Amino acid sequence: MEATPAKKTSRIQTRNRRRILEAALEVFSQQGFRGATLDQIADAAGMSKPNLLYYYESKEAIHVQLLNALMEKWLAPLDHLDPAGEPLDEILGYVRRKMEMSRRFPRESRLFANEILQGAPRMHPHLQHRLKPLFDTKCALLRRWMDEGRLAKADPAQVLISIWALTQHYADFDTQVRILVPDESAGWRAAQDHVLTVVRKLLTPAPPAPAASTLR
Amino acid sequence: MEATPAKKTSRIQTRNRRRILEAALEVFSQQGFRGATLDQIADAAGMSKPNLLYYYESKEAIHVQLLNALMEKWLAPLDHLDPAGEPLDEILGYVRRKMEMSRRFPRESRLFANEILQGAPRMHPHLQHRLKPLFDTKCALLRRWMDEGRLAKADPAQVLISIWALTQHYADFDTQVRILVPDESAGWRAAQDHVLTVVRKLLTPAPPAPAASTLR
DNA sequence: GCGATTTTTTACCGTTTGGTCAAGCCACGA
DNA sequence: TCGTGGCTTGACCAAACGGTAAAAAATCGC
Repeated sequence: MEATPAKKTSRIQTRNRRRILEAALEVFSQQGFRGATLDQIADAAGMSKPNLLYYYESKEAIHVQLLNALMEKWLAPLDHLDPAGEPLDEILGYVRRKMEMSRRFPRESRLFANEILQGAPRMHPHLQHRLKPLFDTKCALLRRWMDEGRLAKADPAQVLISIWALTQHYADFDTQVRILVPDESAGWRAAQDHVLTVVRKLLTPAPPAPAASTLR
Repeated sequence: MEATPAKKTSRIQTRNRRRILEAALEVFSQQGFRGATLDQIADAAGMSKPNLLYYYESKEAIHVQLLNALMEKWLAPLDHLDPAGEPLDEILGYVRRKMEMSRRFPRESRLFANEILQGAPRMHPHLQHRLKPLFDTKCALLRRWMDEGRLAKADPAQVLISIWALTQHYADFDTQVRILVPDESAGWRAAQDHVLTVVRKLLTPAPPAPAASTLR
């Protein structure tokens, strides 16, 4: 209720903030928090270090800002799992979205990986209060689908975790993957097809079993 | 051919070197290379920083030593894939060994993850000259098994990569997993069973198809 | 017990780091 | 045209960093 608190973000402000976040994402995702330096970020953003600190009060503030934005982006695909849809299609669509994110936003994935690797010192609350509830909701949905026989039975939590493991691996371990599978162009296509196959084989429900044919 | 080059490692030397590596593993795996400090490592090893540098000439030397030892440990399970064994059993055994390693040596896994995340600046040669050939050999083995109809057809490289993704995830993203699946004791059992199921479903070959029953 | 060698410590060095400050620049409205 | 206020910069700082030198302490062979 202050009387017109202040003039809001000017054009130059938004531009520079965006530049800084872009540069910081580049540096943090590759070097981790402590490995990154303000000079590196300022350099990548094309401005001086004091100027950078004019827009963000500290190195940590930049990092936190990135992680906050990341969390929303990261949760979105999972949120789109539609309870009214065809179970297997919904899940395969989710896998496709996650693979797409690994391909298009590998830096975000590595930023996240770095944070978790270090014990999520800054993201722990987010994980507990935003990710966990959503995770539980979707686990319940998966369990319902399984109980209805529309998905093969499995531990829903483990299913989601393995989807994350499979999809994010291609971004986080990109260096290793590139060494082992040097195929540039076809690599992502092969990866996506493979992960989709894995999840399909895992979750495709057994046919309604018309007679006694399963045993031998 | 020097005349009696030097007295070899004394008892106190081996003890202190071991302490240092143990401490460094703890710190590096959690903080990454640049995030770790010599003071932290020295502290964790229970000795002074100069004393630490008496045993290893630099921070990088410690890191390299750890990575070298790690590579051997990491390759061993894959090397044990027996071409003469029953394909599915061999692979499931390999998965079991990898899960066991994630459970017993999460710090090693995270050390590796950190290194790869940062583009493998120190491990790149190792990956290319030790991991890659072994990887290719085992891919060929998998392909042979698939051609013989003893494993379901799939891209062998992607199969190995996804096994790594699934198993290492439980060590590298332990923080996240613990938040989502707080179950302490049963957690690892559930995880192992799940991963084994995923791989089994992926690679179990279709039955010999006695007649025309697959199509409805 | 004693000399020689290995191990440990104290004190220190140059550099890098995150961050500050005061002054300068520049766009823009009056 | 000239202020005025947001934007930018060079110079600087204290702390933390990786690493060194030399002397003290502990250990070992004898």
